[in-house]
Amino acid sequence: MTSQPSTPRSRRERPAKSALTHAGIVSTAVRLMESEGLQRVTMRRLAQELDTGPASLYVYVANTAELHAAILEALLGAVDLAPVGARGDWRERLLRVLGSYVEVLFAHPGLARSALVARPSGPHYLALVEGILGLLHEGGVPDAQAAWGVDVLLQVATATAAEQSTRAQSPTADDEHDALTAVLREAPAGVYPRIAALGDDLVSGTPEQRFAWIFRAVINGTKTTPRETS
Amino acid sequence: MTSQPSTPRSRRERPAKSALTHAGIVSTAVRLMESEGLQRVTMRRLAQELDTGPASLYVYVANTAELHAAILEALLGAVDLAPVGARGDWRERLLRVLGSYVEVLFAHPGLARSALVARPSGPHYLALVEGILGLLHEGGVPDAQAAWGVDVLLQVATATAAEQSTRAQSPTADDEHDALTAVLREAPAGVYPRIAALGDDLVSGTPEQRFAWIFRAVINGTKTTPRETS
DNA sequence: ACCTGAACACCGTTCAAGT
DNA sequence: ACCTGAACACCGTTCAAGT
Repeated sequence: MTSQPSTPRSRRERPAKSALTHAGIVSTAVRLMESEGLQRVTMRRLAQELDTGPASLYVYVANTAELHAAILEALLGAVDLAPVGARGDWRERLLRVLGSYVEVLFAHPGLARSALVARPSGPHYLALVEGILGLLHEGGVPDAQAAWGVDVLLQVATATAAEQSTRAQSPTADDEHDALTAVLREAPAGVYPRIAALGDDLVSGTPEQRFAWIFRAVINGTKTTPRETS
Repeated sequence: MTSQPSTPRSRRERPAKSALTHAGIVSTAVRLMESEGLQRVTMRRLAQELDTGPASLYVYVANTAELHAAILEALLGAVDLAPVGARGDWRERLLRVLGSYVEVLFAHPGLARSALVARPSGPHYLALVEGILGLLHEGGVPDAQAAWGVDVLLQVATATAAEQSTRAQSPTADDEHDALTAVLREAPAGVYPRIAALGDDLVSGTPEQRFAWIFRAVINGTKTTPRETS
């Protein structure tokens, strides 16, 4: 935030206006997201940050979705693929990798939702896929099942993070969740016997407890479900 | 589209401007979505359709997300909860219910994506939850696992539909998918040994085949994974 | 080749004012 | 109570024109 003595006449308190590049745009976008949230990372707002007009960005980025995917790819560098305390079996370590992924998404509201739509395809994403495949292999999961299972695991992790972060983000979303909870609790037993029978169990547990069970269930299903139908 | 003889001086070829109600707004929204797609169901466009200003809608609908959730709830009436040819076991019937749900979402691009964020809580949604719980109960899935499993099943079904319909909708999304496919195929074996080992298997199968396996895997995981950690 | 001004065609949401 | 005109504060994307 201090002015640069080497460029005395810069009009703004910004690093000298660097040439526009894909990398420069993405790193500015990440900074902007960190400070103002993904919802402010628009082509117009980002262009303003880079001291140019929105049209200039289209030379490097095809559209807003691609921009958001590039941000996610950059953030994925923070996923811990080999947790230090990882002395448990493969299942335990896989749980931690997925947990680390969810944490990264959860730390940036909005990112998970965009990740459900536009998946990245950079080296960090590949490393995450490779890490998961390695653990499934170590666990003796047949290749064909691991190949499809990695997708499900990432999908569930992403969707779970999206749901949680949407709720954490907006008080309206929280109200909606409370409404759903109330509706489930009050469902008449005559029309909805199973909902009534399960009662609070449908909405029980902390997010962490639900995460842990969900991941274990999907990992188990992946390991035990053959690809060919019997 | 014909003029109404009983209301000779109506200025437009619309059914007489009915009083604004929640139900009327939602049914107009559904019609609008069916004809122009969810992306056109905006507060402004919908108000125009109802011959009023956008501000008027806020008396009945809190925001755009809630409007989209109400549309989904209405559409959920089309889910087949007791497939006619359903003579298979509980697993087979559950697969069909989930398949019907995916079809409904898939028929309306954009809806699945919004469903990941704003879940409805009306009678159609409850009936779907009840139907799934009933089948899990029939299959001997312990209550505690069924209670959490229903959420995972719906989440996976929704996320799967969202991914597919995003791709079917926009050619850009399809390009991105091709890009990811190419990246996976070309991943160097030195850095990504498991990705290289699995090769085309990572992206193999039709959407239907992947759906079928994914649902079976999640159903199996739900049935076999106890809620308490060992 | 790269960059951009200006325009096109939209958005959600609020609020003071009307009936 | 219900409805609305008008405004506030934005959007994505394109394209002809400039350097």
